[in-house]
Amino acid sequence: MFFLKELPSQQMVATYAETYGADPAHITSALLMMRRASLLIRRLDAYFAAHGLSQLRFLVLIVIDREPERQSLAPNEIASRIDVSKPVMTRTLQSLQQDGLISLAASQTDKRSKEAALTAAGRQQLQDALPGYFRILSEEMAHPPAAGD
Amino acid sequence: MFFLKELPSQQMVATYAETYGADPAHITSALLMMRRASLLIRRLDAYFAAHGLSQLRFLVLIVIDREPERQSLAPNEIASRIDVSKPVMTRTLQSLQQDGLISLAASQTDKRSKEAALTAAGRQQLQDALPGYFRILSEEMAHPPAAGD
DNA sequence: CCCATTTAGTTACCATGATAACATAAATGG
DNA sequence: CCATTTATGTTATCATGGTAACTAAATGGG
Repeated sequence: MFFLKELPSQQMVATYAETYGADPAHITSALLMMRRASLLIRRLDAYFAAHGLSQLRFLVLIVIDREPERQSLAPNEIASRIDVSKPVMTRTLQSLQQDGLISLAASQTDKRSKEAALTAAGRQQLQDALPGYFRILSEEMAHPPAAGD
Repeated sequence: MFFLKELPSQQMVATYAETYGADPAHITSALLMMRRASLLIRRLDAYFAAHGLSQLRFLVLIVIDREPERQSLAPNEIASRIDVSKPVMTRTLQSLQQDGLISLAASQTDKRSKEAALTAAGRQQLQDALPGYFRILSEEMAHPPAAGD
C-alpha cells in the first residue's frame, strides 16, 4: 500500500529529475498512478471483506471457475495463474476449504498434488461478488481522480 | 498486491459490463492500472530493501526532512501526512530509532507526544535512496507496459 | 474548577504477503 | 533400473498492514 497524501513538491521532483536525467512528468504520473491504484485496491479490499472474501480468495475462485474444460485445478496451476507464493496459496486454499467454498481432493494422477474445485457455495459466492467488483472498477475509472484524492 | 497474470477475458468483462451498465474499457483499464502499479510497488520494495528501508520507512524520512521550518515532527503529524494507522506508525518509528535513522524525544509542550527528528545517518540514508527512487519511477513511466507485463 | 470528551500513543491480536528449509513424489538420464 | 534432479506442497518464521481496546494527557462545557 503506497501512500503520501501530499506528493513530493514540484521543486523536489524537478531537482532530482534534472540531476539524474529523469522526466519530472513521469515521476509525478507514477506517483499519481500508485496512489490511485492504492485507493482502488483499498476500496476493493473493503468490498471483498464485506463478502467474506479477499482479493486473493476472490481471484482463486475466478481462476478455478473460468477454466473452460475442467472442474478442478491443482494448487500449482492456480498459483501459476496468480502471482502469489506457494505457501500463501496453501494457506488460502485451506481457508477456502474450511469455509466450504472449494473442495480439496487428492490428485489421482500425481500423489504429490491436489485438485481444487468450486463447491456450489463457492460458485454462488463468486457470482454474488462479481457484479459489484466490476461496478467498482468501472466507477473508479469513470471519473478522473480529483487533485486532493 | 494485486495480481492476475491473465486478465479476465473480454467476453467475461463484456457480459458483466452489459448487465450492470458498466463500461468494459473502464474495467480493463482499471485492471491494467492495478497490475502496473503492483509491479512498480514490488520493484520499489526490492529497491528499498536493498537500502535497508521500506516504502513506509522511506516516506517517514521524507516527511520529516521536507518540513521547511522544523527539525522534528510528532508521530501524529507524520501519520497524518502518510496514510497509515497509528500502531504501524509507532512500530515504524521505533524501528527507525533502533536503526539510528531518527531520534525520538519526549515533547516539551505535550506530555502525551514525542518529537521525531532525522539523525545524520537518517538524512544520509534518505539522500542515498532518493536518486534511485526517482530513477525507477521515471523509467517505469517512460515505456508503456507491454501486453504480457 | 471539575468531570466528560477528545486526542496521542501503545499494546495485543489478526490478516496477508514473503523466503527458507523440508518431505515426498515424479521425472530423467547414465 | 536406480540415483540424481526436479517439482509439489507444507511448515516455520518474518515483515508489514489493519482494528479494538487501553493508558495518559489535554481540552472544554457546565
